[in-house]
Amino acid sequence: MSKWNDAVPNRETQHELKREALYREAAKGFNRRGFRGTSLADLAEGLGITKAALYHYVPNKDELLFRCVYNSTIASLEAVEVAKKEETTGLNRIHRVIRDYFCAVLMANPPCVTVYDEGTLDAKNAKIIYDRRKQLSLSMREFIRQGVEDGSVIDCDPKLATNIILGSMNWAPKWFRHDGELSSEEVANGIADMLTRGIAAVPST
Amino acid sequence: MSKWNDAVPNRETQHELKREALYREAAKGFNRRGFRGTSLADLAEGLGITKAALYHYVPNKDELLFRCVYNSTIASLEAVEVAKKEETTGLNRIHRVIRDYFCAVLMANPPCVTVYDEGTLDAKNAKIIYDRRKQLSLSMREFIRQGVEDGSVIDCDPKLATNIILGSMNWAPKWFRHDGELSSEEVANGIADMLTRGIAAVPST
DNA sequence: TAGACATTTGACCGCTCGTTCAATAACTTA
DNA sequence: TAAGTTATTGAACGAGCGGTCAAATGTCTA
Repeated sequence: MSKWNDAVPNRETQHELKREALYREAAKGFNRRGFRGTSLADLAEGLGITKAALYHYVPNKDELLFRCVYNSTIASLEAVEVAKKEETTGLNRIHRVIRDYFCAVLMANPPCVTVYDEGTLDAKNAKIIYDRRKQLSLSMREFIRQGVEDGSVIDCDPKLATNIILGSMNWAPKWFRHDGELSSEEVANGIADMLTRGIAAVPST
Repeated sequence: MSKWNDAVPNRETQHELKREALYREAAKGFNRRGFRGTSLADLAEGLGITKAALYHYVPNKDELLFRCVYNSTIASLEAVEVAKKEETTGLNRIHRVIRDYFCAVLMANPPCVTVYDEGTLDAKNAKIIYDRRKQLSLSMREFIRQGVEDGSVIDCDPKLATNIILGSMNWAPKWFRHDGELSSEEVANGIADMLTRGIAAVPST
């Protein structure tokens, strides 16, 4: 059965590895040039195969975008759950969410896409993403409200503050480069520090 | 010559009014659904005319995007010039730029587009926009450095801070609605307050 | 080696979109 | 009213894209 001491992955595993490579390539393209600006021929060329071969690993182009966007919502909602479990101030919870979500998106494992144009996902999938993003937004607002109550957050409009924070986060994949001066952890911490400081009742120096 | 006491604009003016309406419609579409997600047929339908008629007011689709993006760089660089002339702290200058730029973009007069995918502008126009955005970015970093020196800004990475601020600003047209609870001035002030607070040496309460 | 199965390919289809153009309509002026 | 100019239209084009399919190639097992 097992040859080469399992040094070479079996067929099934190879199939999975190829699919993952495809999703990585897709996320890279979608983040950089947008969904409509990235053709399947582009992806195929980047992977050194032909367009038609892609369809053995994914049903259609829409699914590529949906999964990548969905992955980002998984990261964000997991960050929210972790923050909820912590016994700490509302401000620290916000900080936690920003940092964890960011790390996940920038590490791109699994591949994440945060920016996509309205109308690129079909109604059913758009609804799923919308609901999950709404959930994130509402949780963040709730953390801010908690922070205002426990005195860690300055009195502010939770909705506006959340929009500012999420905007800054969603935009990051546009300028972040893995070969840049700062690592993804440094950037994630820097952003979390600055954004929470913007709503903190007391400056954390 | 002049009939109706000039109550009705002449042909030339009408032509200009129509062109402006076209640019407004284009900016609205590009901001909401993206450049590639907005067809000329969409714009024509929104204006109640046919696709072919558009070409009497604009040479091609690319020009529509370019002008809208260029308009946003005009607003931002004008804000920078105003801030430079003020005798004040680096922090206040940052605040000023954020607020003024924001107001201009949200008021959409002239129509502005801040978000567009890589590869949608041809090389020549992309270079023009890139250079002007770089200029904005460098000016903001300089203001931050000034702020650190004059003690109004906390010690931070100017490049990272600028990216966070610009990200948050570029994203705003995606969630801002003119029929929402807050006016564009309120939003602009709120964002400027929160973002500058994030790098302020002393909280402004 | 033969057969079964997975993978990849090139050619092709249908559709959308930006753009062009000749023809028509609307308006202005003489 | 006639002529000239501007505005608008419907039809058509060529290119690019997502997706399909039968055929060819490669890979594993009996």
